[in-house]
Amino acid sequence: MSGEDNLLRLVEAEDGDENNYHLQDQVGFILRKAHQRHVSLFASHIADLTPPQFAALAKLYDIGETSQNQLGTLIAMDAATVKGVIDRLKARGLVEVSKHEVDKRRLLVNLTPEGREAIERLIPLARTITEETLAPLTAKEAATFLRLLAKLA
Amino acid sequence: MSGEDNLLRLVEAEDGDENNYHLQDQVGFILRKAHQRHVSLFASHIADLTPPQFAALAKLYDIGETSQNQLGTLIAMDAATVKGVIDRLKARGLVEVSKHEVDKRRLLVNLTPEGREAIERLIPLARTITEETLAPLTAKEAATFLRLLAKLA
DNA sequence: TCAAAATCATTCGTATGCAAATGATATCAG
DNA sequence: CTGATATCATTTGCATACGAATGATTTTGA
Repeated sequence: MSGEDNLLRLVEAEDGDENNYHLQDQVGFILRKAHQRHVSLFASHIADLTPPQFAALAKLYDIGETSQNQLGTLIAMDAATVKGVIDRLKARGLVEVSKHEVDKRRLLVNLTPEGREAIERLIPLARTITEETLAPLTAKEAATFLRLLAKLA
Repeated sequence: MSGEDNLLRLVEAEDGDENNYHLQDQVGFILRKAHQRHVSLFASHIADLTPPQFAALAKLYDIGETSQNQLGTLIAMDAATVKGVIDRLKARGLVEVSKHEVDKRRLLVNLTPEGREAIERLIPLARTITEETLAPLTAKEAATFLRLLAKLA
């Protein structure tokens, strides 16, 4: 073994691999992949709606009519994003919009009967998607994971 | 208390809240929010590069020259997405592309000296971003979380 | 060998996602 | 009361993200 080899080993030992950056170990990268997997599972069960569109319908089903901005806050979308989502749901007749009588800035959004029928039909599928997303974990692991994930979100 | 009230309570008790779908408890929704938070933290530390762009540079720094398609596989991007990312990195002089001598289908991608300088400068910031992303968790919780998250990704 | 299948890259279309700028309206403070 | 500030919605621009279609090239298999 040469002196150079000894020096190299010493340096590596001192560094303890700290100089080696592995993308696949970074929480951001894994988070992105886990999210991708979930979206893919979602699409395999609910082909005609995206997760954000589903989120909008589910929240409207939960709380009833609300303003576009407030809906965005509740489903974690900024104003520009939620507008696009609502526009597409409106074009498909799943939601309807109206002006707020008092505050003329606000745009009220609500489910149409078709939208209500759709979300009622889809919620059971969404439960399946949640199950499949968590399928690699045991029940106990899934509970732990959800608790910790919620802390990060 | 009326008979109607009793009936309502009975129904609710039987349902055990199972008919009530809460978006904010679904793993997909929380995953999306956690990812959003990470991207936001990333942007606050590294303003001139997106997480996918950083991933491309970090992987090229790790493994050296590779084909665009292979790079996409390694950083979990489909062919259409990785093309856009590489195009933008190329336009900024951080990567350079060349044709594979033998297999004329392949487009080889590699860091430029500027790209290498950039990723070496940014990796310490990325470590900080990872720390801040996991900051709401204790060290033990973070280890558990990463282990379970990896199972889902 | 040579036609079929697979791989690599590109392009198009659609859908988030967010920053920044803008306009309309509402609220607040002096 | 009114000017400053805040809120709501829209628009623009840029950057992922992915399905589907296409073309070029390579590999496979009968």
